Amino acid sequence: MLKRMRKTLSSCCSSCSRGRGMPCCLHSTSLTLFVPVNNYMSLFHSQSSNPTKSQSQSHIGNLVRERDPVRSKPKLTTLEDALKLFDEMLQRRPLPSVVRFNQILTQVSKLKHHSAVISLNKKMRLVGIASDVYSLTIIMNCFCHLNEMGFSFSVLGHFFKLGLQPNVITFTTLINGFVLGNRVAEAARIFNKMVEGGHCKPSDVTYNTLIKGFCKMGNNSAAIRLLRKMERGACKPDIFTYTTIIDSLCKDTLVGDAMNLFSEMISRGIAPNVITYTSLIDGVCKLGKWKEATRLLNEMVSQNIFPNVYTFNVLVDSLCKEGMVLDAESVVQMMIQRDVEPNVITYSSLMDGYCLRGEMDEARQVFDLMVSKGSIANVHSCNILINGYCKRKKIDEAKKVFQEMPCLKLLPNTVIYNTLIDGFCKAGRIGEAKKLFSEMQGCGQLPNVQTYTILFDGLCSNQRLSTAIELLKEMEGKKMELDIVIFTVLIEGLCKAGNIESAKNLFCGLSSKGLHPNVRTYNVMIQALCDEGLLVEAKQLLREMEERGCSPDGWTYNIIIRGFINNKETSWAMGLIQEMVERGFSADASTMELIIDLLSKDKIDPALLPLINDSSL
DNA sequence: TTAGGGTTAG
Repeated sequence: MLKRMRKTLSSCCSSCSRGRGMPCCLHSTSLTLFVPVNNYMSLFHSQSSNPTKSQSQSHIGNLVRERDPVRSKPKLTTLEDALKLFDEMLQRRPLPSVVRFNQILTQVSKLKHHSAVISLNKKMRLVGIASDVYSLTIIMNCFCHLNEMGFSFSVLGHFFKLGLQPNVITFTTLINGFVLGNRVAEAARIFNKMVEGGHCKPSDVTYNTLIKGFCKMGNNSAAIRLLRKMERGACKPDIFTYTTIIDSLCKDTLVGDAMNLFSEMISRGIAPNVITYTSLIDGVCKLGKWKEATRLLNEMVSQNIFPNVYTFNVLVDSLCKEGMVLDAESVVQMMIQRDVEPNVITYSSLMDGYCLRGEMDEARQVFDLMVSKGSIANVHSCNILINGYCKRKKIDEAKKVFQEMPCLKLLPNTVIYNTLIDGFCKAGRIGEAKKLFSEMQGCGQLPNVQTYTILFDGLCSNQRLSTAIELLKEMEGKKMELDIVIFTVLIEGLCKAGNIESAKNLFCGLSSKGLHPNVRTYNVMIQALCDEGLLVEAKQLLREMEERGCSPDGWTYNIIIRGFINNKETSWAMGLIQEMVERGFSADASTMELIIDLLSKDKIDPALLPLINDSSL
């Protein structure tokens, strides 16, 4: 659910960093001028400064050739064109109608220049063009997209002030605004008021908007309840309604439920499209059900619904994540044969697949192929390759990709620097990591909390604890929020430096800082306790983490089992092996080595071995 | 002759 929300979180305008609902300087200016202009003034203005037609047309210049853009419906592709036309319209006398201006606002809004729409509307009102229901709805929609719901509501006030009646589109716009800001409860409240009020009933768009909101929050049951309500009422569910819910169910791995809804949709006479199939294929692929994916592919093609670049990318990505890169390559061949052009996502998935397998030459070849296909490489695709090299300790190769980025007209961002700094730290080349840390700031790429954590970890792991503490002070000086991740790194650093008492004190003091240890924090502490031979305390901590709602993971069990075996507590270790397997985790290579060693010395019950093998297969 | 939603991939 969080992943979905993160993907869709919309930021406020880039010119300010204030929180949601807090008006920023830019928008408050827009709002103060958001008042109707005196009608007499506008009449006077338009009469007194009315230029002749020929004067007015000379301003339009090249725009006027065959059709007058002021009089015909504009088709604008850039903000610049829109602003130009808007200014031309303001010169016209008599002034064009509000309808013409609304058309421009719509186009600019579609180009996602929402702040610009608000400024244009302000100008309109300054020359005396009164807003109508359409313009107010456009403005409201723009405030919604800027995540300025306070201002969006204030537009509602203007409706009443101007004697205008908000309609179903106005309320749907508001509902969508709350959905965009992940405030679905408030969206649902408006919806319910519409239903209860009776005079402004929700439309199919209203239903679909709220359903999308519920799905975004992972509330599939609420989405389905609304679908059922649609079936009973006048607004019947359509392809969007079903596909939105099917996609959401698939994302939650509820593929069975998604398939049932899919059948239901077809039985109601609604034909699926490529998007419905892509969502389903994504769902089955993520569960590794390749046969089912193939069946769905064949089914869609038999109905003349052809897979597109999204569909193929779903297949390529899933295969790569499962390590089946050669199969993924075959899919890419298939898409090329079908005239579907692989894009940066296709190549990135392939590179990621090769990187996971440590096949770096192949990953590099894919990168070069992508670059040779034109300039489709982006910063993210570079990061995949850089990260792949770093993880395999091929830091010089990683640096080479980094140096190639300017030739590809790509500017390395904070993520790229973080990856490289981590690579240098892990390779023990702290000096170069620190150099990059300064370099990025010189290039205007500000280090974030992750950057500091990476460097801090590097310093701790390379026995530079005092420099690390200085870095921590720098973070505090910059008022950066010190989270559990950085404290875990510090605890680990103290443990590795043999200062376990300080580590324990820091661990115990976490709650006073309002922080909760995560599974990694516990693992670090358990590892340290085992290393010190403090096995009773280690086992106590294992139980304690569970009581505090933090479930141990595979790492926790492997750490503690190794600790017990190394400290010759074989029978305790055996009990924990059983517990680990029962919970669906398995022994990793180094734990397995210890177990096999014990077996060879006849110190472990051989009955446990198949148990471990089965789970690790 | 103008306004809202519209679903899929790293």
